[in-house]
Amino acid sequence: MAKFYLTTAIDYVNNVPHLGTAYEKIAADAIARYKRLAGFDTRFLMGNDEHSINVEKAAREKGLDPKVYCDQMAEAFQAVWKRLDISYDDFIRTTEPRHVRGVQALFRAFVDAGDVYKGKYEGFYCVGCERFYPEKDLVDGKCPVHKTVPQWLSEENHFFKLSAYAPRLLELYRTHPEFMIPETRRNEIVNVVEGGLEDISVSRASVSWGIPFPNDPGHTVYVWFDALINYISGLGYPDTKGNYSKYWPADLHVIGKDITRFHCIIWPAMLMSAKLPLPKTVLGHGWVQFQGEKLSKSLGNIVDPLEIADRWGADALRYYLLREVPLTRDGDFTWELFIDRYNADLANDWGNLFTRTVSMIHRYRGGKVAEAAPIEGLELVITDALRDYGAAMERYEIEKGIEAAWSVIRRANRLVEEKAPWNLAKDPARAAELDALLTTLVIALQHTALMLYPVMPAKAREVWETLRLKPAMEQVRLPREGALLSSPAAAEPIGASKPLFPRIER
RNA sequence: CGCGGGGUGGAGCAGCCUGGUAGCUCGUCGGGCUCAUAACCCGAAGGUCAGAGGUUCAAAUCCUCUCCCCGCAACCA
Repeated sequence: MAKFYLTTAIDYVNNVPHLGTAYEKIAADAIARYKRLAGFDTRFLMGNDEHSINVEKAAREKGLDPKVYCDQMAEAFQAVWKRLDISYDDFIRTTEPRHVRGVQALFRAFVDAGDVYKGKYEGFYCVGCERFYPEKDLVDGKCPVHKTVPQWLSEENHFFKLSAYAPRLLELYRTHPEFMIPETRRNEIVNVVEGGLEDISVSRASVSWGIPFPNDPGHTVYVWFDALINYISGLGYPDTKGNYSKYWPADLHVIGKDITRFHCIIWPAMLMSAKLPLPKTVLGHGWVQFQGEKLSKSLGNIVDPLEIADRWGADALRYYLLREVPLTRDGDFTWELFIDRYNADLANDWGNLFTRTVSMIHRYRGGKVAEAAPIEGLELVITDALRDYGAAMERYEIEKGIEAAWSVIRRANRLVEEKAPWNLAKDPARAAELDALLTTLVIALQHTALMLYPVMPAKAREVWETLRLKPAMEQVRLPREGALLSSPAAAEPIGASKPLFPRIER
């Protein structure tokens, strides 16, 4: 069985997840669920990034030991992901022994490759920002943020020979255009690398909350080097048996567009140094704004995704984000648009198709779905939709996959008007026609539930179970091209009709 | 010349790579239906595709220039 390994970025734990963080996980989850439907042996890794001075600081501000603080945050994060139905298979924390072991093993590989050397790291350091500034970024010799004179710091550090990998990286981008999507971000990275790479400092003497640097206990591993390695330590690296051999290299890293440089330059260079296979694709997604403004702490508009999920359901939030915000672009969340989409698409289209169908089967047929072939070319509509859906999802164009499912929903709703079952029901001679129509509607619902399961797992399951479809939702696989799922006819009566998405009155 | 994204009927978008009668959703207006969550279905109005020039038999689509909006350099996916 073909495998598919995907990851999201691991999250810094200085704040609880907000809408943007949730967007990334929801998108990755939809892809993971789609891959499972498509029959891949799928592994989906997420996690938390727990080192760095910022985390230590956040912990101290709360008067907590960093480890205790990270434990609490790990619980908080996972509670949010569970609530949003994120189906990760594993959750890695960078303070776990398995990760520390992986990081140290990989560093030994860098050393063996001759890519690590000791050098001097010096520059203007702003105490307020806790970071170095290049001279050109200073304003009148002062920190642009704190307007204070930075101190000249000089620190003995370990460096990684990133510069040596520029030619091989460019070769990678050239021969594997799919390594970085979307294309615009790929071009950006190519420009950066063509402009030349500098070696980077990979240890810190001043940071204690981190992974001890191999053979130099006075230093800790620079947090980015630490973080990236989660993608393989989460598979058990350096153990090359088990999950690592089964799933590495990753098929997809889903990350935010701000960290593409780490994933498309540094990460492959690290793997090249250690002579490990490279990930297939890095997808740098855009931002979700809220009411037209960037989510930011300073603007105070950090949106808690749970607020939306608690009011209208995780599936509605998932649908909105995946439908409205293509992975390749920035998008916006507004309450107005959310309510519009919810009512128009979920309540009126899909939800209504569901309730009217279930209700008619009860009213006209005592709840029994008859054995019948789909009518009026609906079979063709569905197989076309499945084909478009698969093609879109393979390209991670989830909004287009959703669109494909809607082509079936719209056609089915129209079919009800055309066939006027309320008239067929009055004429016993046309009983077969009515059966054919009702079964066709169930077939349409069956396939839309299938296609929408990655986007709205809970609601898809509700449709599935109400219609008494077999096998269980989680066991279903996409039918091969041109084929439909098995007949929805069942001996037992279907469940009661109840609104799938109650309308939001405004 | 810092980098990048974008400007398409009232709103939000697709189409642009691989030129050939401008498409979708919402909204508005008119009609139909009654199974359904006042939901569904049909029809209509509404666009000089930011502007100018160029290439071409033909440009929203390719090229050049101009204008405007928005991100990134400051926590943040």
